[in-house]
Amino acid sequence: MQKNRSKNETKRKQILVAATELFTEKGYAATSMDLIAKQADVSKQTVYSHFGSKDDLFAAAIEQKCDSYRMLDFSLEDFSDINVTLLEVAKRFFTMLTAKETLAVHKICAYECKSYPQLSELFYQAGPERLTNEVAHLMAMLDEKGALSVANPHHAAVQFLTMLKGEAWLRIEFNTKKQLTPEEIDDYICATVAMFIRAYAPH
Amino acid sequence: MQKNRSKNETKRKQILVAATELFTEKGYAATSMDLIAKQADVSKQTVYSHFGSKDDLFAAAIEQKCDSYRMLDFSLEDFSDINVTLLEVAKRFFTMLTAKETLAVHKICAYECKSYPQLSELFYQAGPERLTNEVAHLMAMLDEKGALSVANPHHAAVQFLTMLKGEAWLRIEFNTKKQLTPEEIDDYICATVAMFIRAYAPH
DNA sequence: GTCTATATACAGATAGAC
DNA sequence: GTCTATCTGTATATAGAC
Repeated sequence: MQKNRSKNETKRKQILVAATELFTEKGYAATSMDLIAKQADVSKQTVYSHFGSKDDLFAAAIEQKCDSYRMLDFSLEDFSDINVTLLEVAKRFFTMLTAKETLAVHKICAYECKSYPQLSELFYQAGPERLTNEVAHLMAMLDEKGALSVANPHHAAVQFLTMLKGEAWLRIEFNTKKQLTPEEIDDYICATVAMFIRAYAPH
Repeated sequence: MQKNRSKNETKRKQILVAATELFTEKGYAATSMDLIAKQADVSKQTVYSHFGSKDDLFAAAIEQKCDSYRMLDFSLEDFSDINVTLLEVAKRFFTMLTAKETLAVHKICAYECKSYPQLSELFYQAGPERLTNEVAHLMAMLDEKGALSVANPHHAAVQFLTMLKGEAWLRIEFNTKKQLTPEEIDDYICATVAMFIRAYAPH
């Protein structure tokens, strides 16, 4: 029985991995159950016996991805130099944001938010909301230490994070022919951190 | 012949209107040619004789939408008060950005950018790129007049526009249950314009 | 040029053997 | 629990009458 159970879990995992990859890569409609079964190296019936329907499998795949975002930790230790601190946060944020996988989940949640409101809600909470709260917390701390003068930490966090996306993120989102070079991106991020610090410099 | 031609154009337009509405509303895959024909009040064969295939009709619909964005004009006349000027630009931008239709085209272009790269490119140029250039031009002018001190107008424009999207836009994009009230949005926009002016205040 | 009717393909989901 | 084979609906696209 334990052996069967183990085998079940293995196949279930294979299916989930294949489904996640295909859904995020090709989208919901363009991904067929046949293809998922083939890629997971199981029969289609096995897919159905594990997940019931295409809708349920889709939900399971995206939910799992959202859960994985909860693990990410942006907490810092070093607060001696505000410029260094914010630059580090900015770069971590940008790297995470532009990861191929993150972008794919972002897109599919935004696109399917009418059909699957619970999924987009989940993504929003695990991604943007959680991050904003973390950064708002950081802003409040910097205000308390006198490193910055932030009357509204939440506003500041939103401003900081949205600005960082910048042109680079938009170009990736729309897959434009021209893409920014790492140097251009770095320039922009540095300039933006500096601009943010100027705006919230203590009096 | 002129009469026939006229009739053609009328039906063609009906089809295009119906297709645009359905594609942007329901997405590419979920929109069937039968439904388009029904909503346009013509037969399916008429749809095909006018547009050849679903792909071509989709491209025609989105291209037309992108073209319509080129018409939008953000130019201003009054530059006496920098705060008033930027606030006006900010509000116009935000209103346009969160219009249901704009958002729908944005989403579908981002989602289908792998299958239809020419469409997302078109949208990017007609939307984000054009707007950024206009605002960059404005920033350069404000710098020249001494109202602001902007070393890099393009960076400043990107920062200004991306910041304005803020939490409100993300919540609309993901259709979260909680949405920001007009008052909250107004607060954020005012605070953000003020923050921007602080960051680029002349020495 | 426009319609009704049809061909063809493929998707999601199920039946039944092992 | 897993497989092969099949059912059923629906989508794109086309044929042929008017």
